[in-house]
Amino acid sequence: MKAKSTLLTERRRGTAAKKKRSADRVTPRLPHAIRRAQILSQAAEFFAEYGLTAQTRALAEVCGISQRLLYRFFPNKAALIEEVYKAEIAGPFKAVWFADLCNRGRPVEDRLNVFYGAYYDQVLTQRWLRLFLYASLADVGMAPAYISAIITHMLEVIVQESAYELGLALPEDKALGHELGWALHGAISHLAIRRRIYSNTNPPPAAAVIPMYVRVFLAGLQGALAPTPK
Amino acid sequence: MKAKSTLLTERRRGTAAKKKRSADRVTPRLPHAIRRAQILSQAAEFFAEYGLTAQTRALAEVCGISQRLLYRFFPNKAALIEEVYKAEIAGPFKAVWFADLCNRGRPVEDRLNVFYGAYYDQVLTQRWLRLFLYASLADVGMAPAYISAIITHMLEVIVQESAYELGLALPEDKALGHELGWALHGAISHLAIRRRIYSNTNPPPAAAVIPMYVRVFLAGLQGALAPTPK
DNA sequence: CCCCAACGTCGTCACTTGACGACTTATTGC
DNA sequence: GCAATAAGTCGTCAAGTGACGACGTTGGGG
Repeated sequence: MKAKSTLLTERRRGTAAKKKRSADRVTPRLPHAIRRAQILSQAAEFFAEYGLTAQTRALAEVCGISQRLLYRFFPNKAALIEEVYKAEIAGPFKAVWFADLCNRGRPVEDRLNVFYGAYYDQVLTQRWLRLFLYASLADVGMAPAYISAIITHMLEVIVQESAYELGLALPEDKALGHELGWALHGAISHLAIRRRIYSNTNPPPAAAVIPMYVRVFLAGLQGALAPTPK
Repeated sequence: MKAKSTLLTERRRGTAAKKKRSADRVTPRLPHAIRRAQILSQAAEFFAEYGLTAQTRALAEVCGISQRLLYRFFPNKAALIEEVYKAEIAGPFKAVWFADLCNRGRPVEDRLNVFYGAYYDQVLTQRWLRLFLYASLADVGMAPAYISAIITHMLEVIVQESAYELGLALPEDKALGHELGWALHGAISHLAIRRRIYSNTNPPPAAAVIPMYVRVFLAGLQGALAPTPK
């Protein structure tokens, strides 16, 4: 993440680059779908870095195309951002699979370690976090229902599996059960935010911290919940 | 948090308001310091809501003054934001006092409940969170050292007090001890983010969730750390 | 071979936006 | 009262900005 110096003015850095195009590097012609995909990919990176208010001209520049071309693919900036959001925020969640979380052949601690190791690496990336935070702050009401449904389900599985293995009774109130799951999920999400949004100098590696959180969480459940009545 | 509809274009809503000024409500004249304070206060609310890229004209409008007047108090927008940051982000931390955290006359669970109850209500406000996130995303490198020093100290106290009361040995690695504290601190911070940034429909009240997290944390320490050698 | 449809750019419009010189108006000390 | 001083506004400049009509360019099918 480069220092954005002014950033409030958000000056484009094109001034120096001039337009040496047409001389040294003509834009290669690509079929519609390819170019569109390329734009979406770069747009994700771009908006994650500079925020959703960053300019289309600067985006076009990093894509190596004219600004006008963006409007051949998306009717306006908002639609472009919407597509980016769908692909980059909602998308990664499809990859998350819970199958292994329910595999009672392995200790729940292992399952959680593996799951959150992957979740931290594959979902809570810097790009994902930045886009998600920018979108949340702008309260673009984009598909929160979809994501929150998945997470809720995830938390339910995690809490149930943990309670099952430890022989513990979950709270009556289902919502309170979710909040219990959030104790771990929130700690790990916040770990990702600390590491990837706030700049943290030389911290212990996440691979060491996550298992610690899992241990504390499981031991915490054991100490804080009553055993299964039987 | 009102829906910001377009937001990407961030159109000012002044269009309808017209300039009925000078007829119905002349700006009262205020001494320099007063007006300055008033601007800072409104600016905090304003930038927290619309982000650091929001326009000075719109800010002036909510302040009920001309845009030009802003420049009598601050040389430029960046300086204004800097002042807001100092007052609203760094400021609240001065109020946080650790005295009670070290009061061994009371159980550490009580101390943590009280402390984090107050922290959640007084520091992790919506305004604070939004400003902090906007500033972090923009990686305005503003005074992170100051805040992170305070938090580090806070975590140290919390972990030490907890370990002391429970008769537990902390990890050799000091940084790992901090991460342990972050398990609770992060869970609560993330709770605040969920409640106040992401919109969460009808969740259990924080006053019920925080003590639960504290319980899980303390029980977790007990289960995850070795007892004091001696 | 050639032509036309898809790919891509130029230039521009209307509006925004940070910044500020020049000006007007209210207090206040004498 | 009355000037000096501070509070406040008007209007404008220059650089952005989203959007788009009109125009160039290229490659593959008839």
